[in-house]
Amino acid sequence: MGDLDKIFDSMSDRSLFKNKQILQTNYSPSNIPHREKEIEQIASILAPSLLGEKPSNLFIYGVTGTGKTLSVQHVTNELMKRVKDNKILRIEYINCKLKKVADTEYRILAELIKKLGGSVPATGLPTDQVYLRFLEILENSPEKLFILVLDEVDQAVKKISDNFLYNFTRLNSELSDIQISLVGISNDVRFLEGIDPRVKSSLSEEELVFPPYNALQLQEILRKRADEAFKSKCVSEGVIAKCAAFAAREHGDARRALDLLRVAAEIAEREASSHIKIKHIDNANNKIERDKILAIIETAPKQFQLMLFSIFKLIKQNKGPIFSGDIYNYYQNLCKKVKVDILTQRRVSDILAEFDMLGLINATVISKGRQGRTREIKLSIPQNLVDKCEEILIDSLGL
DNA sequence: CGAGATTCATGTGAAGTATACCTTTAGGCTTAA
DNA sequence: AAGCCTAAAGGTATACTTCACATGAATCTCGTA
Repeated sequence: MGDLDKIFDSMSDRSLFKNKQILQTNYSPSNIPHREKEIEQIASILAPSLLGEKPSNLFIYGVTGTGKTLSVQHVTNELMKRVKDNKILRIEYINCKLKKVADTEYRILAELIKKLGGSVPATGLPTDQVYLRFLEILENSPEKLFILVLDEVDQAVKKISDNFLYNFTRLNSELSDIQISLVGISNDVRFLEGIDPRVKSSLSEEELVFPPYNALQLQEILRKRADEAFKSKCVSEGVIAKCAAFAAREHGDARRALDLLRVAAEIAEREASSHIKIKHIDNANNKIERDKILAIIETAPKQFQLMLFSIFKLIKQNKGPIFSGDIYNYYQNLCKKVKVDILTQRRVSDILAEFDMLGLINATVISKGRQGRTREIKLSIPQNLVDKCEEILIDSLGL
């Protein structure tokens, strides 16, 4: 047993982290640098709720990792602190992007009802029934105000259609004892452009734009968190700057920067290094990318995997860009071999589009004159990953 | 020779189908008094 | 009579198909110089 003690002890000695939690993406710091102005604005917009008056609907944009969610949560937390058990106000937060949780109108409502203490089945009820149930629960709750935060609404609206937002904004007219305010958060800056003007005017009574952080601001954020998260003096010079630079290149995504730092530290730890060095950042960058891709490939449905396999094989064979028609042919043969139903070209086309969205491939529609039109497809995952990916596919497809 | 029409292989949108689940409802059966 | 089970009716979501039309540059056609 003494031996184990020694191992574990040396482990904790070696650990670079004082508090790893702080670098986790869901950590909410008590102070949010460079967002003071925005937080103040959100606060002043939502402040009437403390007096039981309905605040304006608010709409917030900004690209990923600009602190939108964090700021809103910060303000709502503060609000709830002020309210205490006064029961005039209720705030719920829903992330519309979470697959299988809240990415359809039905599911959002279901999730909402669950949070309010009710329950609905995962499927089956007519949507208007779900609305009714939701209204009923709201009416029976003691609060006078309900603030609904919809994170990543753009995703939901893209999938559903904008009239579900309209439904929400109209809900107030059916409620007598309680009022609803919406706070929408969107990553897509052009989100409101393609939206029904009625919804637009009612939803964005107030608007707020979160600009991306620049490299300097990112550095400051990182440094602050690093100070709390790590034991002292284990971050080498230039590491923070490099993290910030990486993330600044990805349109100022602070979340990305923090991930980078955390993974880099994990790598350094595993290597039993006493410092986080610059090379660890590079490794971390690769690892994050790599893990993301592998996860996608591993969990993809069978048909998707067959498609991917076809793409990989063809790319290897051809050494150049390949075309959707070729992929379809290869895929058909593959299906016959594995005894799987063949999907239509139409569907395959959509699947390819999804791969493009996921960033696995890069597809461009081109016209080859008399040879018709196709998608020209290039792989956009690093070469050194392809073999590993193929391995996974062979494994999970049982080839 | 060059402008305009053709053509090909596929992209893409809309609408429909199949499947898997869900609730509600009503009828028939069992159970216990 | 109350309680329980089951099947039917009526909904939703998802993955996919069918149908029909849109694309856009290489190639063909044909009038013209």
